Amino acid sequence: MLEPTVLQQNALLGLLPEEELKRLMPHFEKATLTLGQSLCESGQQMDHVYFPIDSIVSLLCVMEDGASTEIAVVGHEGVVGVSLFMGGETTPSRAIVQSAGTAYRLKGSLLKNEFYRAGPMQRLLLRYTQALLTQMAQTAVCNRHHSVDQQLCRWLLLSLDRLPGDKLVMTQELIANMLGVRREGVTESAGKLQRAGLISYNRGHITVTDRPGLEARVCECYAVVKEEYDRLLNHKHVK
Amino acid sequence: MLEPTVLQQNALLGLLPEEELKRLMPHFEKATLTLGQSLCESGQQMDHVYFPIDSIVSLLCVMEDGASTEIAVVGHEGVVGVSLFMGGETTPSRAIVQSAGTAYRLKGSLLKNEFYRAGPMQRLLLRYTQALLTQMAQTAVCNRHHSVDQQLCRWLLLSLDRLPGDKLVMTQELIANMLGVRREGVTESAGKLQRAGLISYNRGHITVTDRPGLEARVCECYAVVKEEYDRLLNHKHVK
DNA sequence: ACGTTTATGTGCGTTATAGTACAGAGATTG
DNA sequence: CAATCTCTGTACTATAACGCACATAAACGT
Repeated sequence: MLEPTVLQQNALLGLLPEEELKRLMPHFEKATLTLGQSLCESGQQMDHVYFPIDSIVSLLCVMEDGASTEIAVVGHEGVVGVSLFMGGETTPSRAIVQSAGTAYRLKGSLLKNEFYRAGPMQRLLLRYTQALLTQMAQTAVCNRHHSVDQQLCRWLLLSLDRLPGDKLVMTQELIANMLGVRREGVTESAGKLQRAGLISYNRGHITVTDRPGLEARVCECYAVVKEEYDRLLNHKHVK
Repeated sequence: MLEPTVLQQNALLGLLPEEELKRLMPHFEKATLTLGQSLCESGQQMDHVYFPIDSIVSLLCVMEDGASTEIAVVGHEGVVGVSLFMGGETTPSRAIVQSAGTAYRLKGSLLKNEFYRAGPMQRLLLRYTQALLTQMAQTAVCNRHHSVDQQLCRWLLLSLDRLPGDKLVMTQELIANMLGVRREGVTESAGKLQRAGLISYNRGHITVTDRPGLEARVCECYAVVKEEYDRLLNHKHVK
């Protein structure tokens, strides 16, 4: 039996009062997420919601011709499966594991019951959903107005914020899928960053060596999203 | 004193049981929205939520350099001000009246109380918010992968769906602001549509003369959004 | 150790859109 | 009616990203 406090490894759950965690504890189970695993296909109903610990999940919008774009990224600060409690049951987007790791998961039906108690969990999930809205909106603008270079910086920083350490396991091909650009474009941009000494790249392994340098290059979109998450998801509001 | 049924001019309110409408009726007031009017500046708290009747409101994401992109459009099928009940109070996006008309509005504090009754209104607003999420996600992909031509078609159809008749009052300059592209780009694309006999353009007045033709040219993004709205916002789910 | 697969680097020509400049047509105002 | 302003059309260059082809190199399987 797990201690309720382990759930706090997910920062969102960490914002819940301990008595709530204690009550929910028996219903959580730990899940191992592998790279590329799909937690939700377009239009399919999820049977669990996932609270990542050390994994990252990308929400992708996939089109008929197979082209895709990441619309949001979820790590230990969030939860995958908002459509379950929002009432729609399904979404047209896909949820793909972008960085392998673990997550706590909860049966969808249980989460819905919990949500409709209209207590701290509901308030928390709604706030999180609003943060997600902001991330999507900013992604839309960024896609429109910013260069691949800038978007790559944003993507690296957003991913880094959701992981321990300064390493990512991710090929340029996959990054290109996330950003919805050509693989060659990512190669070029990553090359620039590498030559500038900001990252070091090695066949699917990226190490960020100069984070302040990345932050100096990134477009404002990164800060907008980060600040909105900070504003919406802090103890003051939830407890 | 207004009859409760007039509220049903807004399709979202029209999904509420009549007894709910009757109860809320006294708190609604009619507001006139003028072209270009701002209902919400970035980061500012709204004091009302707006349920448009025959007006359209654009949600814009504005960047530091003034460049902007529409992330969603709200008409008689929706409501402006989701951040109020989501718990964030503010959003980083702006809400601008894109087509003049009227709306029913409700004080934010009242809506919040109503929301926390956890009744039909809450379920309805949450479903609507999920539809909004879909619209934003699809906008992000569309910005990434589709041409100005296609996006203009999408924009025209989305606007048309939210208005009575087949006319829009809108300059190319404003459309360009919404799409986040150059005015000249819109001129070119609109010229193509005009030469193809799909629309007729006249100094800020657009008439759609061949809607099926537009639908044949538009990218899939339009249908995805429309179908998700239809799926999420119908009587079956709410009552 | 070898061939195969996977990941990255690079060099084209092509295209869509940005940026800029300006002309003309319709509306508006004095 | 004249002057002005707003909206639309068009032309040109510049550039970012695409699509494609292919080279190189590291990892992997047998």
